[in-house]
Parts: sequence; C-alpha cells; structure tokens
Amino acid sequence: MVDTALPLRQRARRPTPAELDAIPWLKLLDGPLRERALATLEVGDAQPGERLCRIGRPATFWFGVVDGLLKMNNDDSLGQAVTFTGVPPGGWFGEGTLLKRECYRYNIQALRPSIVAGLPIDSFHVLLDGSIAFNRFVLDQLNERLGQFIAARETDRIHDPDVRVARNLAALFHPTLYPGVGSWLRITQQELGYLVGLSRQRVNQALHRLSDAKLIRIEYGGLRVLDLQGLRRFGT
DNA sequence: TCATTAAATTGTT
DNA sequence: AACAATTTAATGA
Repeated sequence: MVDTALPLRQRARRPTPAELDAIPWLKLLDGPLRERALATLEVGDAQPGERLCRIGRPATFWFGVVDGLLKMNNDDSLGQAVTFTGVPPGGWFGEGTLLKRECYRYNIQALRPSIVAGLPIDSFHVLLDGSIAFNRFVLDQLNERLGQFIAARETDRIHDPDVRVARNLAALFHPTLYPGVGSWLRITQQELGYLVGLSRQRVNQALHRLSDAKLIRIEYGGLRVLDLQGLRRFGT
C-alpha cells in the first residue's frame, strides 16, 4: 500500500479547464477570490488503495473529487474497519478539520484511479473570510454531511444487506453533497462491496432486487438511479 | 473504420 | 471462491 504524506505536493498538476468545471464551488466565486482559488488549486492522481490523508496528519488541504471514487474510513490497524462514506465526483471533505486547524480524524483512500483536487488551507480561509457564497457552500456541506452521518448510524444497525445497499446508494447520490453525480453513477459492484462491507456476490444479488423494484437500472460498470426517494425508503 | 485480442465487469453456482 | 458470459478498451491493418 502506497503511503504518500503529501501527494498533491509531490505530483501536483495545474487543473485543466475540464477539471475546474467539476469543482462546484468555483462557480460561486469571481474577482480576486476566484483568482486566488485558481492560482492555488492543485490536482493529482490517486491510485486504488492509495491514502490521501491519514488520521493524525496535520490538515493542509481541502480535498475534492474531480473524477473517480474515494472512501472515508476509520483506522483499520486496530479493531474493525468501518467505512463512513464513499465520496464520488463533486464531493469535498475535510472542511470541519480545516476550520479547527486540527489533524485529520479519518483516512481517505481511493477505490479506483481518481483525480483529486486540493485547495491549500490558507486559501480556504481566505475564501471563507471574503465570500458569503463560499461560506454558504461550506455551511450547506457541513449540514448535509451531519445529516448523512446520522443516517449512516441507523444504516449500520440494519442487517438486511439489500437495505444497506439501497441506503448507501441513496447517500452516494446526495445532490447537495455530490452535485457531480448525475443519475448515472460509475461504480462497479466490487467497489460497492468494499464500500458497504459486503461480498460482490451479495451486492450483485441486492442490486437485482433493487432493479426488480424499478429503483435502479444495472448497467455495465455502474448503475442508474430511477427513484432516489424509493431507494431511501426501501425496506421501511 | 473494422476485425481481433486483451482486460474488466457481471452473472451464476 | 471459481468459472462462464458479456461488455468495453486497445491494437493494428
């Protein structure tokens, strides 16, 4: 397993226009603040299994997913590994840690080859200080994530694998947290298995149940959500 | 552009 | 876990 303490520093690129387009909050900025963001944004590639940040490291970046899929989990060196959530394109995380200027409290690792953007902590605070719209974005982000974690606590108590898959999928399609995810989510059944904590076979079985219920459509290399509300309610 | 091959992903036991 | 079937991606004419 590759451990890169400062992945974006070492292999940083300038973001391409297409990559910038995948950063939702950039559209909220203009003038000098936008210039500041553009000047300090970095992007880098992450390979599957690669850790972007680890528990205990000083928080230096606000991270966002441009393409690919990441997962957020606790430390697996002691006890059971618990995946908190997956982070699809358009998702940004670490703002709570940056606000308090603390160390990361979770690991982030890539589930498949991904493109990750990073905004340095200094720029993050400059944007917070100067832009109401940016504050609003971060506030919504925090609020929605809080709700998601509360929902995740309930989901973890559920032992029915079909329901767990449905709830996790609904979380991945969250429109506020992950505006980059359309109705089409590119995730393999293997990746979903890692995320939910089930075998690929069981995920396959669950997906077919959800497909039979007309909630999703299974496609090669991913799936399409037909009924997000139905996914949230599935099994209740 | 098309045919062939390799790789990835899904479906099933 | 293993295997077959299917889809996509890569290659070269």
